[in-house]
Amino acid sequence: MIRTRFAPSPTGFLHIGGVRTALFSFLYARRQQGEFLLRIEDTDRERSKPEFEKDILNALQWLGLRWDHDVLYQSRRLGHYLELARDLVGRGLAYEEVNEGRTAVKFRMPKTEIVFQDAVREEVRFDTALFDDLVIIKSDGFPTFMFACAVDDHDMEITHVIRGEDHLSNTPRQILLFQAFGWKPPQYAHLPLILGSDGTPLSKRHGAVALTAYREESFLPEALLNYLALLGWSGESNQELYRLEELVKKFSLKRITKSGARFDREKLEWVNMQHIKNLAEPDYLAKMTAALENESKQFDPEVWKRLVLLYRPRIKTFKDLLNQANYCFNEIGPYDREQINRFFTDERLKSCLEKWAENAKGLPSFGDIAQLEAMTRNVADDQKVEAKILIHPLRFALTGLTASPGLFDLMSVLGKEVCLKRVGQFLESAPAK
RNA sequence: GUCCCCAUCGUCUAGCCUGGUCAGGACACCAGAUUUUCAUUCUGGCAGCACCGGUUCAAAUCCGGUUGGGGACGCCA
Repeated sequence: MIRTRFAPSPTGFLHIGGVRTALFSFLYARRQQGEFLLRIEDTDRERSKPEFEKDILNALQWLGLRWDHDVLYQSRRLGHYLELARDLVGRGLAYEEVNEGRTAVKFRMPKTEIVFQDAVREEVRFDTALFDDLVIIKSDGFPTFMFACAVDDHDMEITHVIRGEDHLSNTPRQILLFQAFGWKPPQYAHLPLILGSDGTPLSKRHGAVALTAYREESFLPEALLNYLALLGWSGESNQELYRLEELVKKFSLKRITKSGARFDREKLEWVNMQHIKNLAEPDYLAKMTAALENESKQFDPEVWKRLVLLYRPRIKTFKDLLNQANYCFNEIGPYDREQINRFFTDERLKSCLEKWAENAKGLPSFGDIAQLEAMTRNVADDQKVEAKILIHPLRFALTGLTASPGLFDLMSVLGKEVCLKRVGQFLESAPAK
């Protein structure tokens, strides 16, 4: 059976690169009906922190990358590593070295050539004569990454190690360790690195690198996974939008790219927008409401639903609604002077708006969109102006913006009271004659 | 510095293995259509095989080199 693993060290929050590594390992295991295991590499006593471990586990769960079996913690297997290290020492393949009174165990580097088939890069070869002896047990009694990783990949019966290209030159050393124990090394697949938008290694200065940042921004987990899958992998068709189950069906190691890929937030946003549009309506409503829990409470459920549906084709993320429809959640500030003056250069506008307000007051409510439209168009007709002469200033009066969803839908969301108030304020802001 | 990996539109990529199809798709951008505006949607457009040499009737594709980018050289992982 195929077995893959994701083996993060809890020395930082789960980042974008880690998510993709986990994703590819998950996809391959699921595709082959194998198992995807999780191992926490907490052998750095100084830097490992429980909150990071918690973050990683939470993040994987949120993403829907479920692992099989129990999580393996390296810090709980210290005795085992020590035992294996002693075995190597006993066979003369490793030795103890005392440095400033502290004893570490080092692996004697065999001088040979290591050739292995990487699933992504094909044949890779290293001359190990260029490598130094390797510390396998640190003087604090903890194993090094190199040692614990090899031992656990064997013990967990991992068949495919899928990890970042930054581990490529660790691989020959780990293969040597496998050989020292007479174990069969797993297959390796080294993924290209994810770079920042400028092509340099991804770091904080490129913006958000922690997964939680995207979660907080209300990106959909499936969209994130979809986008990340596209960074270094492509299917056989031109399809670019995938649900997780589809990725599982179509994933293959052979179609992984060799070169580093730049993270492009704009495309991520586009993918997220597509996923939002593909959500079933009740699902969309539920997720949107959960993402904007506090804001949604300020609205009548029916009105909230109308608002949220209005913005469905326009938002890049759920929380994007807050930016785009700010006028629904907050008072609008003073109107832009220049814009106001432009609208009121048309002499007829003032009387039109006054007439509109008068008619609007007569309406029992703003619940009927068709009625609002008819009423507004009638006012324009009566005043002998084109409808847009009235519509554009009304939009601006109600939103403070020159672009928005349909004006009449919007009126019904804001409600009679708010609309009349804002139109009143707008009229008061009109330049004096 | 030493070793390893990589190189197609601005970006993500297909094509390369098994040379010969106008180098295909997507994001972004531009234009048009639709719309009360914007967004969505639809249509069209711009734009690329890093460079040099070799093999061949023929090279994005095979080989070598150059340049460029990345990674690794920790008692970090």
